[in-house]
Amino acid sequence: MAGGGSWKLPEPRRAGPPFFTRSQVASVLHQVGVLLELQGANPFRIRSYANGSRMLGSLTADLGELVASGELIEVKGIGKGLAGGISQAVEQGVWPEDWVALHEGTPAGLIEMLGIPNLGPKRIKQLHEELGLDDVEALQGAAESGEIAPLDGFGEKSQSKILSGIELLKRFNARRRLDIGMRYGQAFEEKIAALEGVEKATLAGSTRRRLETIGDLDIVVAVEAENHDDVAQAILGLSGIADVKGAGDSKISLILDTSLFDEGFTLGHIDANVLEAIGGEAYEQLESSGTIDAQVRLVSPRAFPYTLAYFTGSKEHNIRLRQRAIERGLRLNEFGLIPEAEAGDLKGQEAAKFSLPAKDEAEIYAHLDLAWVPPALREDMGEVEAAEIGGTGLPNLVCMNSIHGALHNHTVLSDGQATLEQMAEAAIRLGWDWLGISDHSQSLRIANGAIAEDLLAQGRKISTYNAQWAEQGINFRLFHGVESDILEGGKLDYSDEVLGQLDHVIASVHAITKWSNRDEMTNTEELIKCLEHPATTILGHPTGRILQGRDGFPVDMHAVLRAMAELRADGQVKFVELNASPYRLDLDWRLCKYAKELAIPVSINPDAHSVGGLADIHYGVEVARKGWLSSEDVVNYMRAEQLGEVLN
DNA sequence: GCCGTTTTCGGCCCGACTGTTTTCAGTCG
Repeated sequence: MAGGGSWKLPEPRRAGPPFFTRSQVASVLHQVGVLLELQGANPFRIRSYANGSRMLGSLTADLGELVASGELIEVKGIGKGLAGGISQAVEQGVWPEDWVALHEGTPAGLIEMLGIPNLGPKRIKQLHEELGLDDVEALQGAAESGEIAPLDGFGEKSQSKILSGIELLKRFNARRRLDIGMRYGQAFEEKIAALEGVEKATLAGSTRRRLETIGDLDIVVAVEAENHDDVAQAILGLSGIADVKGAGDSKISLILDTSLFDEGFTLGHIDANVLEAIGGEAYEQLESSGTIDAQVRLVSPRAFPYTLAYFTGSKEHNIRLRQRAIERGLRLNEFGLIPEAEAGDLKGQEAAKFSLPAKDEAEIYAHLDLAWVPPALREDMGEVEAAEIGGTGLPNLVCMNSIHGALHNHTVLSDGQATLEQMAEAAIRLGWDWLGISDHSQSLRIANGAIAEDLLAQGRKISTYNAQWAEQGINFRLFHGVESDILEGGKLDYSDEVLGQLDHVIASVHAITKWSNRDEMTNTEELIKCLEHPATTILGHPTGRILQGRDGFPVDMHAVLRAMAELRADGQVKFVELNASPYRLDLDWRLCKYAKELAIPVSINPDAHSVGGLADIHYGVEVARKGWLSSEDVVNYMRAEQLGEVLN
């Protein structure tokens, strides 16, 4: 769930029902859940709001229709109470009183405090009630002047942990992007795996699940009991460790810094407007002196698959697996899968002696009558049902080998750093069959957008190269397109005559401020209007979000995708972009599955502004996998000939 | 607040670590 956004209840924007969209209601439920936590409400009641929000978020049916037909209550996780509140809001435009009271009665600063590590709702509540602390600034002041340590249940350590937690929150908003997590995680995993006595070391957690942002790193290490202490010592002696936060028998908590990278740490080229959104040069400074938290778990080789599965998560996926275990008279935890009848009252590792054996994760899933679920899919978004023996089956996920090219890339004609020739050579070196060139359009002055004349000249150059490659028997071709800004009223940036000469047109929103300040309905309608233009082939970075920088503009992406599906049914070529830049990863993976259901091909695009930028495609593939996409679902799998025919 | 082939009450996933305690609560994953 995106943080930072408004915690006000949305106002109804229309004259008649439905007054609110599905995404608005889902986000309100999430907020109510968090606010209830801060009130110290029943934890199970809190969970039902969180569940309700998640269920609504993954729902593809139209919420207005569900409410009108009374089917809302049929949705699993939505009972009488939630359905009543949701229906009232959707039909009458009025939020339930208790939800309003929660929003009005909770200072926004308390929500912000939840972002501080090791500080949860109970203690925030206590701090608020006993010291009257309303926001992070006040909390910091109180901690600095020593007012917190004397409180019941607090102490000197808690007080200083709060201060360092605040610092972390301010530095990184407490979460990091996937690319940062993968770089640190894979480097540390390799170092641990190379230690003597280590049987296996595997990166787990949200990084293994390829979530777009991650909290901290989890690394599970298999080691025999007799080597346990030596390995633990060896890990503590590795380079890259800035601080040791704690070390128990099974868990070591560390802070890593960039000295982990033997070859140094650089960010590479960042697109100018992206850089601006995440804090400009200050961000680059921050990241190069950055740190990341890591937990290392040492376990026996026998327990390793269970611990790996457990710490890969997600929490929701684990809960589903445990429920399946319970139905089968088994107890599932990080040590094993234990028959209740044999373990009796034994706990933890003692009980684990009775565990069913599993040499890898696949055997754990098999014990629960499931096929192995790829980590990226473990979000309780339908993967458990699909993995059931006799279920619909899990998708055969796309991989890097499926990629034969990508359509959205820039050159020096607009704001790219490499020439057309350099980009083509780089694509050939990657083993690609084709590459799409799509520089910025003329209105986007800040990115040196190309005037029609220059754009068409680029097209003639591309035709010449294509002819040469064909003559020489080289299996490579360029597609000539443009990334057209979406102008007022959903218009494209060139005349139809110019657009007609291009292979593909990527329509993207760049006037982010304007779109962010408009309501969801208007944005949705304008996007659809632009897509209805016959020349538009691809919707580029659909919401304009910059991870850790800014939220996307409000838009009902489900409705946009449905409109695209209808246009496709009429025979028009419409793809949706999954922008592979690790700063964007937009289309969100949660929507990829919906695009797939609607049979809209997803175009994974590095949006490369340099030769090196093409490599970002890798993050797009990871996220596409998370979104259930197989090779057949992505444009990049097509061979040049087939793509040429489709675009024609 | 949700749920039900133990169905309208009484459950709701489970364990480690930390810091505060003297048997445990809060937080995290």
